[in-house]
Amino acid sequence: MAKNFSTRDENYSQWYNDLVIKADLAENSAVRGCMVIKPYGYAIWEKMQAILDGKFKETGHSNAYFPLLIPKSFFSKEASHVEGFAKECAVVTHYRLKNSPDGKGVIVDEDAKLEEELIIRPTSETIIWDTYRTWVQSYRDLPILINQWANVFRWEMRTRLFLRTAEFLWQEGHTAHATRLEAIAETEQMLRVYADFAENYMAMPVLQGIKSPNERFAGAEETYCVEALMQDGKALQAGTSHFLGQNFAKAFDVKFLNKENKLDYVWATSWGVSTRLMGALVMTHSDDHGLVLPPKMAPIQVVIVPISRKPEEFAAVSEKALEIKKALLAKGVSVKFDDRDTYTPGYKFAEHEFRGVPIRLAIGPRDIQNGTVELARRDTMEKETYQMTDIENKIVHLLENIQQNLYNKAATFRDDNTHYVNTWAEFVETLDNRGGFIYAHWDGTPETEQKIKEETKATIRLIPIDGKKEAGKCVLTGKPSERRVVFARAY
RNA sequence: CGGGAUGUAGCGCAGCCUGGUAGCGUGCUUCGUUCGGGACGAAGAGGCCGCUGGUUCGAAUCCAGUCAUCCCGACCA
Repeated sequence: MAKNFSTRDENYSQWYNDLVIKADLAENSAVRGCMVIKPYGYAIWEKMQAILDGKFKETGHSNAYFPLLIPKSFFSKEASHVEGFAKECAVVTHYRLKNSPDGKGVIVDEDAKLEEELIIRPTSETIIWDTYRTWVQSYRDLPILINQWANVFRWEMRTRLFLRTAEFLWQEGHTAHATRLEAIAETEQMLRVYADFAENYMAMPVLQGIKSPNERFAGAEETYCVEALMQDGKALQAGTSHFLGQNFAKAFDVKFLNKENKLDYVWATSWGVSTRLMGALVMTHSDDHGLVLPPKMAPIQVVIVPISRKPEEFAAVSEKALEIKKALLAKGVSVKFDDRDTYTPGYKFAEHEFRGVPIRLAIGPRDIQNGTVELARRDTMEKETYQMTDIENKIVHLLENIQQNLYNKAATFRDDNTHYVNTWAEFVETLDNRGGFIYAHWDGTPETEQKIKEETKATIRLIPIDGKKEAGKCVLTGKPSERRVVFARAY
């Protein structure tokens, strides 16, 4: 198994040093559990943002922005929502500092205590629904289809780079609808958007389904999710879409007059993905040589490394490289000509490799003479000499090929690590020795789910959306079950 | 918050047991030779040894406290 697939294992420091620091992905900052996303890492996030944002617009959504600080009282309005987030909220209590009387630094000015504390948003449902109340009076005001790109903060007990940082970047969609069915359709539509993004852009196969009540979002009536399988056999929730019913509308009194002139509460959804996707990307494709980026996620798709000793050689190589670069740019391929004279070619090869650049071209005097170029693909690590003629079309084709290959590889891994088990012994054995997704019968009770979690650390990742009905017996209790659900140990 | 460990150069670490004023690898700077897979040599720069206090002629080293980080739990996108 690849050693560098993880954001933390015994090889974590290697990954951290080679990929995170050298590759400028991110590094821990002094702020507890937060991350500095360095330029290369942020470029990947920007790519994700651009694609997702385009899909949100295609499906009729607009972006907006709501405040970072939320009055504490907002949190007491939806009971289960509070319960879910109360324990991990950072609270603002004062609004001023003053010079310390002993002359050493500054202290909190107790005179500047806030009458009502403010909460740094762990998610924005409350402040958004409080705002929506004033926007909705008639069914003509619906639907409201809004997305927000923002940071949120959750005071997590334990953090992990990308997968669970205290502060993270995300998008949160919050929509309001006139009918239950319309809201459910929206919830399901956004789940499909996430699945499409994961599979067709991140080259990461996902399962789609709904969460068991235990795993449901605080305040939701139904939580849909996409789950991916990482290279160590653990599952990762990659995106969620919640049908909130009328819970938040009732809590925040968001009412409208419907076509029958009757007062009704609006139906709500919320959905989000976060910088956790960056962790998912790393952990799905990386290998012992570092990061592997699917072409559609790569800030740089092709890097050209010149090889030369003398200035006149560099001039010839450079001319050819720029020619190729221009042709590729015209095809919409992002290219970097790495003409730094401060590093040797070997160093550059290694560096672009652990940064995951899908295709590397090397051009030297030999190539100039032969009209060739050396091409190395990151996914297979294969090197081949290509004729220069029509190189841009060959590369465009190859990029598609690499994208597909990475997906296939991940899908094969996922399938190889998907197990159907029927007995408790098998269940435990599979978890301990093989990991992966386990399709098993469950009697449908939260108690059984809890017991399984306590004994094996495995949770129900999802109830498959397209799951076939199949009579069986619960893997723990032996009670009747009508369909298999997916268990796994998860991040 | 419970259990375990660790704080020494940008990064990774040794030194601590047995106190005497700090070292290795890598990285960084300069010069020269190199450049088709992380080049080599020489000369350099860089440290309130996490913080506070105590013991001592003298503390990275011993003692107490404190802060921070990491790992295992509870919590979680």
